[in-house]
Amino acid sequence: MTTDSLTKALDAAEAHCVERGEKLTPVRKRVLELVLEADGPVKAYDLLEALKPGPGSAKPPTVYRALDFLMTAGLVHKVEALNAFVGCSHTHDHDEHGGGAELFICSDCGAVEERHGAPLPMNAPAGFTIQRSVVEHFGQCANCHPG
Amino acid sequence: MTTDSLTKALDAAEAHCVERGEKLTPVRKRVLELVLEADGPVKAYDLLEALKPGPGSAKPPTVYRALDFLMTAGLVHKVEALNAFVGCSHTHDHDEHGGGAELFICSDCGAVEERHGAPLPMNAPAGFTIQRSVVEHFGQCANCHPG
DNA sequence: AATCCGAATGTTATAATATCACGCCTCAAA
DNA sequence: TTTGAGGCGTGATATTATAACATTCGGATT
Ligand SMILES: [Zn+2]
Ligand SMILES: [Zn+2]
Ligand SMILES: [Zn+2]
Ligand SMILES: [Zn+2]
Repeated sequence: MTTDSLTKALDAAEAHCVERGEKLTPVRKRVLELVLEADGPVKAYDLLEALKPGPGSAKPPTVYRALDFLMTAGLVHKVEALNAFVGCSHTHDHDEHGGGAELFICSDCGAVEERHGAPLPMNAPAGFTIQRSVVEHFGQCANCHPG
Repeated sequence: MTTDSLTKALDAAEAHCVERGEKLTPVRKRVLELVLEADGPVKAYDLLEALKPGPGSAKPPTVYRALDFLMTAGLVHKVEALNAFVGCSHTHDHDEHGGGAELFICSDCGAVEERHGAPLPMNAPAGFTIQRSVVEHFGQCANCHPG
């Protein structure tokens, strides 16, 4: 991600929060910036390290609170199978398509693609009502194919 | 799960391992039994507790080793979003359908249904090769609907 | 201005999840 | 008998996440 598009993404995120009546505070903005800067899914404790060049602040609750806020705001997603976090790459409402994002994660280079609208399976058990779906695919992206 | 069907499941699991040239040792069998007995997804440290009525054995590696074995053998699946484990409810090869199981987990009663047959996304990024998929749906099963 | 309130953050501690490293035992092949 | 691999016991440690309480800060109310 270029410096320029990063700035734009942060501005857009700030606007998104304001629309929702919430605040993208400095800590939250910094955490989002770190997530967006990262090449791939990023770990909470790596964020924690990155947050404390100064001696003081930055204990685990700081980063987990920021991540919770960003996830609720739809700006960041958790990769459950990795215990790691990725920046959201799009702007529309996540609930529009009946649930969660679908993530494609390259195990070689860490690239993450987010898709939506997953034609969610017609083979659900009878009468099962889906509230939340976790869909994560791991493999190789087009750039990382051996062949 | 009835005592009877539990016994049958354990016998089948043992046969499955033997076919693969592996051994369902007492520890592994006991862990599988505990997972199968549970009402829903079960945590590693709950298994650990259940394993040590006697003072001695049962440290974390014991249960994690058994779980790794059982997962590799396809007898148990991990629910990534819960850091918990469920018994596999079927016998055929998990790779037949192009990858992982699809889990439907009732947030109210813990019931887990496992389905297969690759809901596989037609909207994968171009050139992306999927090696492993994690698909977990959370919601209410037919028995737990308020309405 | 003074007060109050609630959200956000700081801070300490601890819980919950998972792995490493080493050594011993057993069983079977050579 | 020697040897080697797999399985397991054990102690320590790494990693991930939350609980609980104090403090700060900005805006609303008086
Ligand atoms: Zn998203
Ligand atoms: Zn790649
Ligand atoms: Zn299965
Ligand atoms: Zn239910």
